[in-house]
Amino acid sequence: MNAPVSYSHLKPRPLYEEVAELLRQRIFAGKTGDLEPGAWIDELKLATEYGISRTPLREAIKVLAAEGLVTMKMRRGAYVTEVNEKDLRDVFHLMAVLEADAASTAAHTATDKQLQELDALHQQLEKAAKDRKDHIKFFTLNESFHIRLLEVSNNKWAGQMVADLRKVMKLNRAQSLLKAGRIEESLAEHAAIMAALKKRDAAAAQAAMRAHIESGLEAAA
Amino acid sequence: MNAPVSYSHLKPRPLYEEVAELLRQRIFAGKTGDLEPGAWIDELKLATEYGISRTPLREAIKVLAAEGLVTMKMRRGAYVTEVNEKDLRDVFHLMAVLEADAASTAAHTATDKQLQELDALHQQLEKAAKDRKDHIKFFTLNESFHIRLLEVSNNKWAGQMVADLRKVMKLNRAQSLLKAGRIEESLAEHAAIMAALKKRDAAAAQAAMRAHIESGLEAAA
DNA sequence: ATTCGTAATTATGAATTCAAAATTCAGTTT
DNA sequence: AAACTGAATTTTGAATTCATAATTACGAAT
Repeated sequence: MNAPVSYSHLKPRPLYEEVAELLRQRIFAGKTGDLEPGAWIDELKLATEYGISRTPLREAIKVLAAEGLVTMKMRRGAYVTEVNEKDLRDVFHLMAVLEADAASTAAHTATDKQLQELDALHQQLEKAAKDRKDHIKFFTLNESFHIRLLEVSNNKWAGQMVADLRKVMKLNRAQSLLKAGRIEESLAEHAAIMAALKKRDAAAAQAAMRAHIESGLEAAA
Repeated sequence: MNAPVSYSHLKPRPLYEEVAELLRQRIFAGKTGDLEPGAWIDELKLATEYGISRTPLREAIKVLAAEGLVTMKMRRGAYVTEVNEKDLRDVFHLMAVLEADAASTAAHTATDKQLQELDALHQQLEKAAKDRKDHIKFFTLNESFHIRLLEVSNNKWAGQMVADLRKVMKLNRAQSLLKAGRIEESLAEHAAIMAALKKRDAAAAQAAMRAHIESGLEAAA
């Protein structure tokens, strides 16, 4: 019989992914930390800071570049991407198109169990909204709802794309997504989406999701 | 006055991008060359072959991984992505959704000059179709038409996404896209798209593009 | 002969080293 | 004082080296 050994040292994922996640956090922190949009990424400084070599750090930077979070300039290093007004509109528009399509698909293909799951998430959202506090929790749950719907629509490529778009979106004005007044509005829109899904009305679900995300843009811009 | 010097030695882009492009070609070659779907990517062999070190080669592989062309397995290296039937359907569906939306947008926003450009491409396509030979040319022009329309719709994020999807699509059955009979059908569909664009009818352009890409799936599957 | 265990080999992940380009800084000239 | 030149420094891009995990090969035991 084997003694109970710890497997925690078995790094579950490569260092560069670990580092990529750390960098993402710092980038999303925005003007709070360093690494605000437009900032130059000092490879040596960061590698030293994390106690690693430049190699995995550069690999992490390339991952972020593929996601659109950083922009590489030939022979001048990497910079945190700056998104302007139009970029933001374009990203929102694409999210609206992709998520609306996902909602439409889900209305057709979701199992009753999956709809119940989504409904449970929606309930939690309403609860979190009632307990005024905890904006973070509302934001997290909201994201879960959208991600779960994408999963239910069962197109991994769409899921990946929306995830990347969401990251770019977070580069700027992430906080305005849950401005005071928006919470009630957002809840009502979610309710409309859920209602359409339960009625298995694909067109309605699609329209409701589109409206939901587009009103999110208005709040952000 | 300066003498006319050659700037060709000024490498316009980094080595890892150069290598990424070479690898893409080999992957798209499919069963013709090595690097067919599912194949393990031998870093050492390829680096030696190209006369470079593993470092830029690994960077190139990470770029391809972000595009979905290769899949990384922890501690077991990189493999050329295998796409199954469902993956292919999902990718086509997304291309349909994204390009249809682009067509809809273009119907609203394209300048007359841009519509003329698209029409010129379409004319070239018809010409290439008449001169039976030259399937490659037809394929290239067809791609140009779609890419140009995306550019006209003026959403760089959508352009990037569709470009990535197109790469994944090319992993398998790329050739079936221009099977004999499909060429005439495809031309007629393009004509419908152009007609809708010229009439500035967004809904019709959207529907025509969706139908076009979905019939492309039928041909491929 | 098959299976289990261990040694040798191979390949990956990461650190280090090296070369070349870009930037900064100092010094000189106008 | 401003602008130009060229050396020193910094920083990127790439090669090489090193450590460890995974695979294979080999041999012993059942």
